[in-house]
Amino acid sequence: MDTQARPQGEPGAARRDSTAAILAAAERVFARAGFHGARMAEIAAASGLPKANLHYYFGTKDRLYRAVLEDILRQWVATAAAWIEPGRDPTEALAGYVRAKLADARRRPGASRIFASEILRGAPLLMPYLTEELRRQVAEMGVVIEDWAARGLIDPIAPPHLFFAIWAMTQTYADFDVQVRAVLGPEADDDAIFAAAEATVTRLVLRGCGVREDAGPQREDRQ
Amino acid sequence: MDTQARPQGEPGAARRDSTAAILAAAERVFARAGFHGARMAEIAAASGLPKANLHYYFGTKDRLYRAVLEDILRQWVATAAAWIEPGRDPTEALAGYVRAKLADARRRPGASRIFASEILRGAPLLMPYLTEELRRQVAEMGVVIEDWAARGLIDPIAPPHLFFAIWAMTQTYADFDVQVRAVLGPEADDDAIFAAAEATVTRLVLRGCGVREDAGPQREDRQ
DNA sequence: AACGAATCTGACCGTGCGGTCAAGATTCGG
DNA sequence: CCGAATCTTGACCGCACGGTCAGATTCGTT
Repeated sequence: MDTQARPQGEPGAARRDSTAAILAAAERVFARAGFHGARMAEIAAASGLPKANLHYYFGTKDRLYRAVLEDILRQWVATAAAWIEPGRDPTEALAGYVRAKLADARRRPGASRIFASEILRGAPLLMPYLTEELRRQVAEMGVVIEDWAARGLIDPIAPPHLFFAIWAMTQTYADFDVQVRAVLGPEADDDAIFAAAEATVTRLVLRGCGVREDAGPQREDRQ
Repeated sequence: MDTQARPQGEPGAARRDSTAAILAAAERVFARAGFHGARMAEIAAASGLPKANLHYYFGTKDRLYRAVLEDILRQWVATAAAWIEPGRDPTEALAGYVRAKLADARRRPGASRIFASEILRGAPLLMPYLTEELRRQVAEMGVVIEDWAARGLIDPIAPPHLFFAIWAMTQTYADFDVQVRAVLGPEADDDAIFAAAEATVTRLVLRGCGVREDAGPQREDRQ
């Protein structure tokens, strides 16, 4: 926009501000249009900087896209697996995990959409992450699940498929929000949607795992 | 390919053969690349016909894409809602619906991916379908669910969100198959994956709804 | 103040791709 | 068997869009 907001910046401030603005704009545009559908000119306009500027900082469209993806994954990985840990009570852990994923879907839907769109393309860039980091993480969390089952806290279940189910159910509220809203009609507001989503998904997961529901989630009032 | 396969065709046979080949090829290419990522030349190559031929039959890329989408929706709608019907037993109906959706995801993953990619784009073309046909269908199926609940056959649940969950869990095996395979590793074959998927999803849905599981699915052996 | 480095920007370029076209080949109706 | 309609092509076009560049402007340092 205009320069007056940065009268005397610390060194490298311009770089930081510009790249942040570009990344934010790129995340929005890539989320709605996908990699191929997104236009560099559109991202430039959305970030309030001239197109040549994007190339100054990121070189090519492909590199900008990778930067966005990495930014997303960084946060993704950081918050994941904080819930499914050995010490926890299964009910609390599973409900907490679902709640965290839903909150993420609501707060940063673009990230989920970019991830989805990348997997739809065959995950050309994410493949290493999927086969290594994610696979290892699922294996670790699977041990926890199986331990709970061995101790009789939940019924035996195929851990990876349980996670596929949880991811699918939660991310659908980010990726397919258009469909959700179309089906629910215009009178459904965000709060109502996500409250009902949390109640439903939590119930399917907890009951599906066969945990005792006595110490269940605080409230499951709204239908 | 070569002409010898059609020595004496009935009228319009060429049109039917060519359009069918083009539609099939287009579905494959659009599924992996999305609308913007797909190249007309690629579809042409995949269909074994020269590019100009696609334009002869479909005019523009956009119209070809619409044709593919309509083809998908036609079959989609036809098979849906055959399961969630008033007369049925909830266990049988829900398990059957899940099984049908999973079979669809396995048999025609491209269709599911194109649908997903279209919704990710904001559903520019599908919006009428979503707000009218699908919305009405969900409302009808919701009545059935609520009727089951009223008769004490299942617990009360928010019907639309139940369907969102079922769609998400089943379609994830088509849309995100790359992720599924990456996480499960190379030793997991199709049969094993879908058997475990069916067992897991069915369990979450049936228990989530609180139906008695006596007459449950035939087998749930494999992990 | 002054000079080099970093940042910014409008104007420009090459090409990949959707779409066209006109001429040739095949099929169809009578 | 002939003329008309349908179908099949390779060659070609225009332009949208990713990327470049050189000159202007601002920043950081002494």
